[in-house]
Amino acid sequence: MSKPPHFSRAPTIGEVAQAAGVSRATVSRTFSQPDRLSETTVQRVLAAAERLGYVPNQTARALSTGRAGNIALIVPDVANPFFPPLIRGAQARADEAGYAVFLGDADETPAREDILLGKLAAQVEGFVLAAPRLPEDRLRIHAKRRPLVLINRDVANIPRVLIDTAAGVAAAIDHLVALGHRHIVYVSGPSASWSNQQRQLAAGLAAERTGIRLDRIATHRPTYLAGQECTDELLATGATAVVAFDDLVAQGIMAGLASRGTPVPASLSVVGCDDVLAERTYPPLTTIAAHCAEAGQRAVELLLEMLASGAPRTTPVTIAAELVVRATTAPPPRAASRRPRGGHG
Amino acid sequence: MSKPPHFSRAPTIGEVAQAAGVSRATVSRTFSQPDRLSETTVQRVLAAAERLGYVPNQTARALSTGRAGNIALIVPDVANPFFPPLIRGAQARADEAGYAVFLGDADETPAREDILLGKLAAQVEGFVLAAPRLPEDRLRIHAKRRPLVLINRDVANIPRVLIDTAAGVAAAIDHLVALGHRHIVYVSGPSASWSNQQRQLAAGLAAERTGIRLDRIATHRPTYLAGQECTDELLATGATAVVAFDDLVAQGIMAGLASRGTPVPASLSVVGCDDVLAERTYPPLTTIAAHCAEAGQRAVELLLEMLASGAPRTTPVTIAAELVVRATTAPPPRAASRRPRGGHG
DNA sequence: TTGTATGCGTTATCAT
DNA sequence: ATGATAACGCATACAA
Repeated sequence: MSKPPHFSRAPTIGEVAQAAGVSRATVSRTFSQPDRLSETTVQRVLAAAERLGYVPNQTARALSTGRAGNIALIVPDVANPFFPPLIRGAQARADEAGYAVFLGDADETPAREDILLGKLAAQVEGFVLAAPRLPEDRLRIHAKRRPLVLINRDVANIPRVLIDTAAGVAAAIDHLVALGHRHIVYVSGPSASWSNQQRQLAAGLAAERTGIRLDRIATHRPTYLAGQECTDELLATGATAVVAFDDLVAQGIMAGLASRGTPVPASLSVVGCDDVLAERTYPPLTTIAAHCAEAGQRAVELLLEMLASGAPRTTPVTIAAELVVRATTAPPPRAASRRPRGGHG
Repeated sequence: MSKPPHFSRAPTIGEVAQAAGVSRATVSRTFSQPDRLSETTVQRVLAAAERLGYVPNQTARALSTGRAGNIALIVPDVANPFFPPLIRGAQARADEAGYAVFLGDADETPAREDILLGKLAAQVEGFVLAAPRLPEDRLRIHAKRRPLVLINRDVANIPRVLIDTAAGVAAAIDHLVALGHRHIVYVSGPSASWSNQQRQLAAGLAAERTGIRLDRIATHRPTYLAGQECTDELLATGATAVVAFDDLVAQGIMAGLASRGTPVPASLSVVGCDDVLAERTYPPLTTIAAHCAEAGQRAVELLLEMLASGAPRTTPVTIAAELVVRATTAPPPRAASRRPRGGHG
């Protein structure tokens, strides 16, 4: 009850009612359903409200209706370049619909996702969880409480938008094979990540289908540093091309290669994923465009849909991710693993 | 009263009270002032809460106390690499203090800053505005309504944290001069930006002090592309070193130079600013560490301070930004006469 | 079309 | 140390 001092208390609905000579309900309706009221009373109430400087109290309204006009977006790490565009897309769409957005940074920690979900639940009409690491059962519990949309996490019956980078990875392998590569390395991301699982699987299948050799190098975390650090291991495989889990790792690999005097793409071809900083590398990185901004946008749209209909959409929304060929892929070096000589040499 | 269907209601304080065999007041105290309660009851209540999955309803709490428990952070562009670390820092600090944060993306538009300020005001105890472009008078109006902290905008009497990159820029010039450079270019950012004004001024003064020649190239917007596009103009000056407005521009310049076969730092030294992606470039970029995460953190601290004391702090908080020498600066090429025209000594 | 009465979940005041 | 209960400001069944 103790309001902050030094600031004049805002007028309440009651005071406006009294000033306008109507009931509080009428004042309430003036702001929520004016059409249910006579034109004259609406005007009278509005005038009184104006005079007193009345503005509906959002908090009280939220408590009463359960509708806060807010949504929450929770991401594992704001600073990971994958998320800012996604945040931006979500933000923009929410804003269009008149929603304000809470941003939660889970700090890559499932437990923190859980806490944020709990703390924000009351102030929010729904959630968008980007690449959550939370166990499926927890996810389901939260999804029961509040409308909830996942991004890049595939849990049956809970609304989700999935970026189909798998097809892009397959396309990347095909692209490399077409260039003449026969030995490729996939540098993986977190094994718990849905995205990584998809990409790794797709790479394996594509390799099998095209009959080339595919090695795999694991990174603990998908960072620039991790990419840099796996360079030696990568070179040791003797592969002529590498597909990295994401652009960040690819960028690290490129730096590692550069510092070892291995030219890209002359000696080694590099493919990234996500297209979040690919056009800012030198040479410009061949990558898979994940359209993260669109993902954020679509996720919010899904949420708005649920909010309106009350019914969750159980089939995933898929965003196609296509290969973008830039300047880090080329035919393998002549001397290297250029195996059976078909036609051209 | 009509809650959306299909979703389970969150447990209330009353249910926890019943489950724990205490009154609602006791449950309330368990979460707000546990020290006023006996250790045993606290544990008992906590256990019951845990079991039921109870989390205090912030909205109800806000209605009762008048304190929303939220703050808003407004940035010009989430996707600009300068801001994610700042957001992260702010977020973390707010979270520690039990505050949730709204994120507003103003889309580089002053008018949108104004709108966001207005829309969020009701749900928020205070604001942090990062690098706002809003006119000073508007800023003051909003600052009158709600506690408000600025980052990288110097308006008298309104609380602000300023990243002092000026000193860093001076240090950068000194560093280059010490290496033997006598002709440097400053590639500027938006003229309306406080940061750019500081840096440009500092560069000029340092050049004057050391008696070297300083040219200036203007970029419309501080982007990778802008940096890339000014490369020819840069080379045409005949300078042996360049200080860019920020890392993004510097990275663009490095790409532009690379594609023109100009080795860095052998032919041209490059210095960035902010240190937001400097260690991810190749070669690693010499830059000025702005400590943006700390800036976000300090800004929130300032805000919390105001919230607690009720009195705004009128003197700015300054964050020192120091030069970080990495691998893009070196002595100028021997035949330092890369001048297009002869003549200058 | 408008008024009455009640509930939303919590904190704070006053007791005990 | 703990309980009972009145606000907090608004929206909505239910009446009229």
